[in-house]
Parts: sequence; C-alpha cells; structure tokens
Amino acid sequence: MENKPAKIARTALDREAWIKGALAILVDHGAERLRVEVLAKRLGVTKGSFYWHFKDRRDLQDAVLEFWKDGRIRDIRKQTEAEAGSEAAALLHTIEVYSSARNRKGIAIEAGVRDWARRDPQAAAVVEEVDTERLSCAYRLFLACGLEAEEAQARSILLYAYVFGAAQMRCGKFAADMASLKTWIADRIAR
Amino acid sequence: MENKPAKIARTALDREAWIKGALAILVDHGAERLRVEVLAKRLGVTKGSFYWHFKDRRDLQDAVLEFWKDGRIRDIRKQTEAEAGSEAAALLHTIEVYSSARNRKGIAIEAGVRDWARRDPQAAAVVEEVDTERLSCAYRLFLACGLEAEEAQARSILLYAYVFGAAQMRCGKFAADMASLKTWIADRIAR
DNA sequence: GCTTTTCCATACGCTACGGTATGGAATATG
DNA sequence: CATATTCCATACCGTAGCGTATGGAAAAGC
Repeated sequence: MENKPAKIARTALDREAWIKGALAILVDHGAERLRVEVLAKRLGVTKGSFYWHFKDRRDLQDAVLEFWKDGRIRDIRKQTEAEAGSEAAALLHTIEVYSSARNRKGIAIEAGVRDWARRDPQAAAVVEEVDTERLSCAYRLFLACGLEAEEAQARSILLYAYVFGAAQMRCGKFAADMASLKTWIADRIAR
Repeated sequence: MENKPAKIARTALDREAWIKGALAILVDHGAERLRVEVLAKRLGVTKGSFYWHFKDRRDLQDAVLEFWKDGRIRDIRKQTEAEAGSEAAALLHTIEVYSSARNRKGIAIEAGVRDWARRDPQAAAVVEEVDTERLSCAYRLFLACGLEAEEAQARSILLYAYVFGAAQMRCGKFAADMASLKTWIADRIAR
C-alpha cells in the first residue's frame, strides 16, 4: 500500500518524458494500450499531471507520432549518406541495419507504429511520410548505382517490403541459420 | 435441415455464425475491438446468446484462430499444387494471388490476425504454424525447380517477407504504376 | 399435452478508462 | 516575506465492456 518510489528521485516531468514513456508502452503493449492512466502509473504519477502537459489523449498521440517521424527521417538520411562509388555498400548497410537484431528497439517501435497506423489515420499519414522518404533515399542510391528509373523503383520497394515483412514473420521453425540466408537475400535485392 | 437466411430473419445462430462475425470485426476494427457485446450487437442479439455458445471471450478467440488456420493451410496446399514442370509458374501464381487486390478480403483478415499475433501468444502460435506451412510449400516448389536447399530456403523467405511487407507498406506517393513493378519484383524473387 | 432442451433477453455487479474540477505543495519571482 | 506559477494528487462523473444469474419463449422429444 505504499512503495511509491520504484523510480529515481522524482524530478518534474516534461512533454518528452511522457513521449518516451508512451513509446515504451507502444512497444510493450501496443497503441491500443496507450492509455492515459496506464502511462501515468508507469511514470509514477497520476493523470492529473498528464492533463497539465497534454490537452487530451489525442494530443499525446500526435506528439508521439511527430517525435517518431522526425527521428526516422533524420535516421534514414544519415544511413543513406554515401560517397560517390560506395552507394552499393550503403544499400547493403541499410538492409543490414534495418533488419538487424541489434536494432531490436527501433524495430519494435517501428512495428508498434506501423501496427497503430492500421487503425489510426494520423498514424497512417506519418507512416506514409516516413515510407516515402525512405523509398526516395533508397531510390537515389539505386540510381547512383547506374540502374534505370523503373528498376530502381522496383528494387526500392522490394527492399523495404522485405525488411518489414521479415520483421513480421515467424520462421524460426523453418530455417535455422538465418544469418547466411539474410546475406543471400540482401545480395539478391541490392546487387 | 437448417436454413441460413442472412441476417434479418431470425434463425438460431451457431458457432460458425459467431466466428464469421468475429472475422468481420477483426477486419473492420482489429482484434482489440473484438468484444463480446459489440459482436452480439452486430449479429442482432445480446450477449446472453454469446455465453450460451462460448465459454468466454477467449473461447471465441481460440475458435476464430482455429478456423483461420485450417482455411489457410488448406489454401496454401491447393495454391501450390503443381504438375511436374510447372513449378515456376505456380510460384509466380502464388505471389500474384497473395498480393493481389482481388484477394482483398483475405489480405485484410491476414493483416488482422498477424496484427493480433503481436500481442497474443495463441495467435502468434497459429501464425507461426501457417507461416511454416507456407514456407515449406514454397520451398518444395523451389526445390522442384532445381535449386539447392539453401537458395530454396532463402527465396522462400524472401517471397513471403516481400508479400507481407508489401501489404503493409504505404507507397502510393512513391510509385504510380505498381503493376509493372510487381511483375519485375515477382520475377526477381522466383526466377 | 406436457416436459425438456435450445437459444436468447434482461438485469446486475464489477473494473478500466477518459476527462473535469479543485486543492495543495514546491519552487520561482518580485 | 509574499505572491504567482508550476506540477501533481484526489475526487468525481460517465461510458464501455466482461461475466453471471435468471427468466422466458419456442421448438423438440415423449
């Protein structure tokens, strides 16, 4: 009936702290479970605090989406920076990063947002913006590799469809050694 | 000797009618919105009826998953039946069918279940069973095409990762003429 | 015709959650 | 020191949904 701490010394929360907590819930329990009171409890406060920082639940959701969108667009631009001649390597690197186990957290958030987008128009709009940006980045790299416009488009789509599809599949019982298979696949897509 | 008038004329509901209704809700609003009272209202009855046919909400969910699994396994086996020599065509046909707009309903249900599986262990188990069966079917076709075991595995995974990834992407703003791009991609995967 | 079984309605208690209203403690500010 | 602002707690209302208990009508069985 006590035991309030469970967290470090409480400093004042700001919007970003709430957004970070919201992302954690998104990962652990999905967008549907992103509830005001649940989030407040997670942060060790009550919803009285929440409604100080946000107008309502929708306000938080929009803030989370905006935060995610900005980060993803910054990231894809950084990942696809390539010096002349190293564009093919950048493509393989991008596939690696975006489907790597060491990017677990990012993939989990991605899955949560993408999942969210299926029922929420605002989330869908943000996902489409991010997807469009990513496809454009890959497209530029493929063009720089000397491909024709149409093949560059097709490969870009194949690249991202594979990456997101793979993250969603359960094929543990089908293939044991994923690593070498992924290498083969990445090559098939990018070269 | 039962008749099955669609909705208005009140005939006694059976388990399957509830399951079909549940699938409709799954498509329209997602697994999270698959609620007893909502479903009952959709079927024009009250939940008093529901609890006669099902023990509880979980009982319905399990029934829906079982129903879906059986259908999907029957379907993939049928789609990948191929006479000797036409295995490559069967592969292209499979890609076509599973990513086609004329399979809209099936894709929508698929998305709902796959989405559901992210938060529900029972759903996850069923999805894994279905995925494993599908991968095995594709794998057999690739082998019959003369590929080595490892490449057949890799292509099978690429095939399904692409199909499900594509269904999840929003690339309307990126590419206008999807049809020809999809043909190119299917070829890249299966040949 | 009477009883039993089938299928559904109604009513109830309970929990979770969104949003509001208001007070209160801590900190900053003059 | 006094006041204002910031940040959060508490209390409350309203709705949605789960599961149960019970009754009732209609069909099936005898």
